[in-house]
Amino acid sequence: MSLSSALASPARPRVRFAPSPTGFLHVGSARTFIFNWLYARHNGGTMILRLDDTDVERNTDASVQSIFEGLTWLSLSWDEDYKQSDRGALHRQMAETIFQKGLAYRDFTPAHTGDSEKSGAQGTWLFNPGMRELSREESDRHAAAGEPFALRFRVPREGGQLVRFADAVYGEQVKAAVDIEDFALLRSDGMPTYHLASCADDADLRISHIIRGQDHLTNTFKHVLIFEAAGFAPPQFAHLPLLVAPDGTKLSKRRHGPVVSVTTYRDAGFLPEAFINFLCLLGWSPKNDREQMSRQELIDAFSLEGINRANAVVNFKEPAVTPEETFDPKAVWLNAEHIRGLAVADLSARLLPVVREAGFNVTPEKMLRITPLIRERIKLLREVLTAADFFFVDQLPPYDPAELIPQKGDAALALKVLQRAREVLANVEFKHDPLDQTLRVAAQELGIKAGQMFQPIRVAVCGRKNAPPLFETLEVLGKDTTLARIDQAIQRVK
RNA sequence: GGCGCUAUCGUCUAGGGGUUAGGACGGAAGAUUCUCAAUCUUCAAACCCGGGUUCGAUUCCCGGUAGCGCUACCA
Repeated sequence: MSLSSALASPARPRVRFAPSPTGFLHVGSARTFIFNWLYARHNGGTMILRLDDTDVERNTDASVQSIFEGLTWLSLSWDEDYKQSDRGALHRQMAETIFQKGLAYRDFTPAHTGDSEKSGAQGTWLFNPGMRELSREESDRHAAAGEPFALRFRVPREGGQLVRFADAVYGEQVKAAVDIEDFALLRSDGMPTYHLASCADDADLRISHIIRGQDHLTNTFKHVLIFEAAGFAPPQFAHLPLLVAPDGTKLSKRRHGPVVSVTTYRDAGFLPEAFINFLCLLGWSPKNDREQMSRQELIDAFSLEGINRANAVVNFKEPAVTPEETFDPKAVWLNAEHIRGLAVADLSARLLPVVREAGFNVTPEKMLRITPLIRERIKLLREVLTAADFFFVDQLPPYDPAELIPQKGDAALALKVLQRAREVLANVEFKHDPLDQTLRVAAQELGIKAGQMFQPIRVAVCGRKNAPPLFETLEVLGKDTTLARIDQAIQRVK
């Protein structure tokens, strides 16, 4: 098969995402799902979710939950789903086929316990001595006697045979068969290994394209061997560069903490579409300098040709001190871009649950009025809690009265400003233009700059110096709250 | 150790035998608004090293180095 034919996409590709439910859904897995999904949706194909749960020891229900939870949050859909543990018969049948062809043999060597002494040291382990050559009769006798065995693939050792496949991302791949060990197909408890189960299912489900992490690139030679031994044409392969931490190592929960978990992004206030957008830019490029893209734009632009070969760093700070540093700055920026691109009503609806979960009572109507004031001031949904806190509380948390003092002023000026503001605001309609006009006039009358007038009021009503524009803020806050807070500020400055 | 893969600003990337090596994030400076954001302008910042091929390599080839992956009866 030539590379160009591998790159040609069939009319209706069938792709799959096949996680092993042994941990939380992490960002690398999510990206793999997304690339498969994009490929399927772009080409009008079928997206399959398959739980590769052949490792009964390590599987957990919590992990399955985590996978669904993450995919649900991202609104990523699939068309068919399967569980490998339901398909054991199929796996064993394929093993049997390969065994009957003499392409696999029983290995009665006890399973290795603990350390990998055969890997770390020197040389490559290829097979356990004596087992490959066992005659069929002898092998049958041992098996009949009830001796446990693993079934191993009999990798061709003579004739300088080469195993090859075309990878849509990494190009033509060739490896000498003699460099491939006699990997296991069946464990001694009869359970299929990942390699066997994966190939059996991929063949049975008629997967056309296997799009997965590059950590499987070398394994693919084994898979090609399995497909061919079982009489199937291997599907087409596309391996994805890995997502790595700033230290260059593969992302892992143990080493890198919660930043690798999809739910961490959700809980911090990422928009699912922004998170997907970010993940797509890691190891793939539309090659036209586009960065901010919607789901549909990604589907339209996606192609296997745009995938890179080098690992991509998720640029979070290793010892993250602030929430900002927890994430790749580009992800945060992209999120802010998507937030700004949302219609006010949409953003407001997404902000509401965040605010309510934090324990504040806000009506959808009020949230709708607050939203435009903070839309350009938050990068993550969660920041609504710090950006708009003063809208939600009855009583402002304590602040330093010194903050009330305007630029080039003193406490006396602050007091003067607040008292004057209190007077004029009592008699004005709480709408942008009248407020603007009234306060500017008041500043003029006091002989101070507008900024000097606004700052004490801002601190009085917001409890801090940095806040959304003043008139809009007052409008939403309303006259009663505004006057009450100014009164309190007057008390504090005295 | 063996085998495989990879190498452009700090990060994500575009590009490609002759380019001022482009964009974005982040950083710095400035403009601007009532503060903060947003926005705009400007600046700093990269082709891993060594050989070859060539009139000319960052680009093609080889070697080195480094990183990553696989080397389990894990996936």
